[in-house]
Amino acid sequence: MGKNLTKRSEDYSKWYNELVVKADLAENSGVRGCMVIKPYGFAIWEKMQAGLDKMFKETGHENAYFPLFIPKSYLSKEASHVEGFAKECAVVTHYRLKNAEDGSGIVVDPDAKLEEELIVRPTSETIIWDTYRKWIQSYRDLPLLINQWANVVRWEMRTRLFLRTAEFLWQEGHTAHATKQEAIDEAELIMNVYADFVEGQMAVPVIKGVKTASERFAGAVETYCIEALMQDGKALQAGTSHFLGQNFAKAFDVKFATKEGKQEHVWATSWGVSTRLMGALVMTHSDDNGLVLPPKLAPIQVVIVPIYKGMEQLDAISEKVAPLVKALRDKDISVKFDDRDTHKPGFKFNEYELKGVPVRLAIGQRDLENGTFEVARRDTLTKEIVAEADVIGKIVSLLQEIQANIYEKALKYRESHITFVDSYEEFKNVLEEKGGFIAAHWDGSAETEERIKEETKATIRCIPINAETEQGNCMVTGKPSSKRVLFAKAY
RNA sequence: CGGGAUGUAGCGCAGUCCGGUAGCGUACACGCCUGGGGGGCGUGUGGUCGCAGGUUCAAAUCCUGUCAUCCCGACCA
Repeated sequence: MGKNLTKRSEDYSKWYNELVVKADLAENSGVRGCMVIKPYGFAIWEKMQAGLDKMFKETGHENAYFPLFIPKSYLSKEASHVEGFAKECAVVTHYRLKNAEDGSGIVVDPDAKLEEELIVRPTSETIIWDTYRKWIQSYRDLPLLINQWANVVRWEMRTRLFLRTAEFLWQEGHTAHATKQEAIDEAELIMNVYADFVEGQMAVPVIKGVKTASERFAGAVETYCIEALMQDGKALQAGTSHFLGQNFAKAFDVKFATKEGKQEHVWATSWGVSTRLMGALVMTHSDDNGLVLPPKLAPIQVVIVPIYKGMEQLDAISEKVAPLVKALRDKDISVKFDDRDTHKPGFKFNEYELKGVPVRLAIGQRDLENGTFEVARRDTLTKEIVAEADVIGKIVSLLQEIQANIYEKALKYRESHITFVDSYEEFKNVLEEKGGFIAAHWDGSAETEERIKEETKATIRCIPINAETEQGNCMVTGKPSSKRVLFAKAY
């Protein structure tokens, strides 16, 4: 089992890369830093999209689509925004190719230089706010609650499948509000939507918090985030929701008339989650045998593997399985009956384990005679024999159990990897020997934060929303602090 | 952009030092046997050895250049 997969304990990073490729989620492409998302991986992403999209709509948001290209001048309108993204932008400078005169192939036509270069969006605030200026005149036009599903490009130096790719898929919400409080409420609402989705559907526990000034989104006044912990003790930022203040409204001159007839700049938020969530999903639950998927997001929830000699036996099994498949589908459970004669049962067992299918049924001659199925669950790798009459009930309850169990398991791991420390020495020890989140006092200064990052590579992942007030002293400088913040090494 | 390495069959690699016309595993195709945890045997398909020059009777191998990728740094909502 899992013979061909590197073990997590040997090389976690290698395990992850191999798993993503071998489970058919994605692979590297001919384009540096860009991945191909394969059908199985994309099916999971589609389920995530569907779940999130529903939640966005339930909270009053609508989808729209804005251009891939952003005129260079737009990007520079919000000073800190451009500073944050300038170093990783792909730029379109020409619009035409031609045959090289020396016959060496196709070259960029120097005569087709763009007057103003176009940036391939690293995020869409600027193009969207340029548009919002035209859409918003009155308080009656607010709030404006828009989301888009899109791809963006950030020219990252070092990429990894799903976790950091040069091009990635995401959704980005961009909202405009009449008051500061309304915008803050929106940013917090979305943080909670994200947390509900990630915990409820992905079964990945997260910590809600706000970012420190230095970790904030370029152009934001406040960045809310959800942070997850991976099995190797490193943190992964799973989603962010930004309160943008009036920064973009001012940069793009988006004003509205209040009830009183005064002109005011609107208040903004933006928020996003990306295909990076796929990485979080893989790294949170999977094991040395392959993927472990939460039933709510598994493209195949139940697989049925026939065990037979000769076509007569397969026919008998197929006949037995057909009504079961239909009954499960009627309950909206996705089932695959794998009657391929080209692979043996043992091969299929391993394959579906690798791909993280939550529940596997096997049925052979023995079961036909006894009126049973062998039911195996992916999370615990245990099997049991279940009577035909009970099998549907068993599957339904197993799917719920697995969803709950993998969440509990991940939560337990995370809870046991939040360590409270009060000295810098202890901090370094825990960071090196145990990993995970470290809750410590910090004096609130960017200098101290920077120093810790340089010396230990750990960053402040967030100031937890629910952190209790507790008088203490910064572990580095000894200055007073009123609550603990969470440090970790991060992806 | 600095330091290191690698480009040979779809994938993973050997062969390079010491030049002689390309091999192993796997995958793929076909046949038979097999079938309750990645099966066995046999036959077969598939490669301008990253690219461009050069040396040589002869280059995967030696020389020069070039491109790409990976790793370590720097960088990174």
